Amino acid sequence: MSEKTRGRPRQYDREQVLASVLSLFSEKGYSATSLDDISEAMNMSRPSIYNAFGDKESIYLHAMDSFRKQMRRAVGKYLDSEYDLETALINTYLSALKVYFSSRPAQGCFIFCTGPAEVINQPVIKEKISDTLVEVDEFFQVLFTNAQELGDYPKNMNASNAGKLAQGVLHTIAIRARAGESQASLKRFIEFTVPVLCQSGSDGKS
Amino acid sequence: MSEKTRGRPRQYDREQVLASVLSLFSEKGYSATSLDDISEAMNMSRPSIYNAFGDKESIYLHAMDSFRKQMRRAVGKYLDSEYDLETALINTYLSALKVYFSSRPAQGCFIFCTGPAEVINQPVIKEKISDTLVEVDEFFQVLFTNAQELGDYPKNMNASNAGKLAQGVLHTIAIRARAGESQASLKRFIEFTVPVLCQSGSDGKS
DNA sequence: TTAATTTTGTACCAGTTCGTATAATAGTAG
DNA sequence: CTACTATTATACGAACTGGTACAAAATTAA
Repeated sequence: MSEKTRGRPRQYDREQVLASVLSLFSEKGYSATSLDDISEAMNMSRPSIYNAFGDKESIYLHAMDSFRKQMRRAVGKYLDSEYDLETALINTYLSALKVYFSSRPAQGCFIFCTGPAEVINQPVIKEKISDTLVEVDEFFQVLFTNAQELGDYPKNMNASNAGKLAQGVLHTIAIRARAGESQASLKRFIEFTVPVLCQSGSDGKS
Repeated sequence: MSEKTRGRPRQYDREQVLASVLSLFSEKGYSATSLDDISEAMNMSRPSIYNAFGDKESIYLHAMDSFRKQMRRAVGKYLDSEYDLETALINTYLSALKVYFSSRPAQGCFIFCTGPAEVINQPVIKEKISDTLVEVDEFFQVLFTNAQELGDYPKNMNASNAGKLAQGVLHTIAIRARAGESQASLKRFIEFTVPVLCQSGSDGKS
């Protein structure tokens, strides 16, 4: 790794400062976060930040990418066909919940809780959010099409829309977590919801 | 109406300027909107605004109330029992969609697209959002319990969680509209989703 | 008219905003 | 050592921020 490059060596770790700024943006949102805040959180001077990540919008976009990576690491494995549909969905939601509640107070999904506010006047952020929606839709769609092939989900159902609904559950959980709803309550909600999504009969215990 | 009051008469119409500032906040979000923006949109001087609505946070809260009123007017009628569950749900979602797409570009739900970003550092906004979640949950819950009494929805299902899922559909539609997804696409999504929510068999045409 | 009351318009404040010009620093290459 | 390169630190500036003091304006009450 440690390739020798010319010039003064960096004093910051890229992943680490990205995690810091992600946490900061997640708390305050894009517009309410100042470069002074960012500078302090990253422990980097303003020019260094600009040199490394560009302007404020660009820093935010990097934070979005960082968050997406984090989520992929958390739920990517449920694409493996060793999990049946219900298990994959439940595990995905519970993993997301863990991220959404990973700081106090719970901050929900960084992207879908802080991003949409900026969308109208920041086309690049809009693009990135739209891109994220597509990726997550496809993630869930794969779960449903796989299940269809295994006979675990009706073949006459539209897997694309099923995937969108499944992501919708993620959105509402994210918002509710950030608004103060308890993790226990959201777990009960997930247990109710997954069978509905799977069309696996009206069990409806909870 | 026109009660004679002492002092210089107002030059603004309360509902009208609230509509203006709602539109403004909906576009830019809370933090990115300045008092100068607000002053221009309302066509009122800063001191007049402060006198009428209080500080910036308070103006935002008034805008939230205004939006909630608008939504109640749009969908309140579907609580009447003359509508069956599926019809009530579909109509509710389509009415919401109309609001979400009422300006170009579509801005989705003012509250759930611009509010969550501010929640962590603005307890009053958090409270108001939480309050809105409860109200909308209860709206949908009533639809499901009414349907249960009429035999249109399985009695062993938890109407409270069903209502939460139904609101979740609203959240994802709001975000997607703001991110640029087309109204037609979201209508197809709604047509797919409502039967799933209603547990009314895997029809699954679309 | 005169006093009282309410809204409006001007002007201002101290603090903050994002971004950058400039120079110092710390390393490699020859 | 000297040149070269990349990062860091200091400091600044012009624009904007939310909020308010003050006085002028427009009405009612007496």
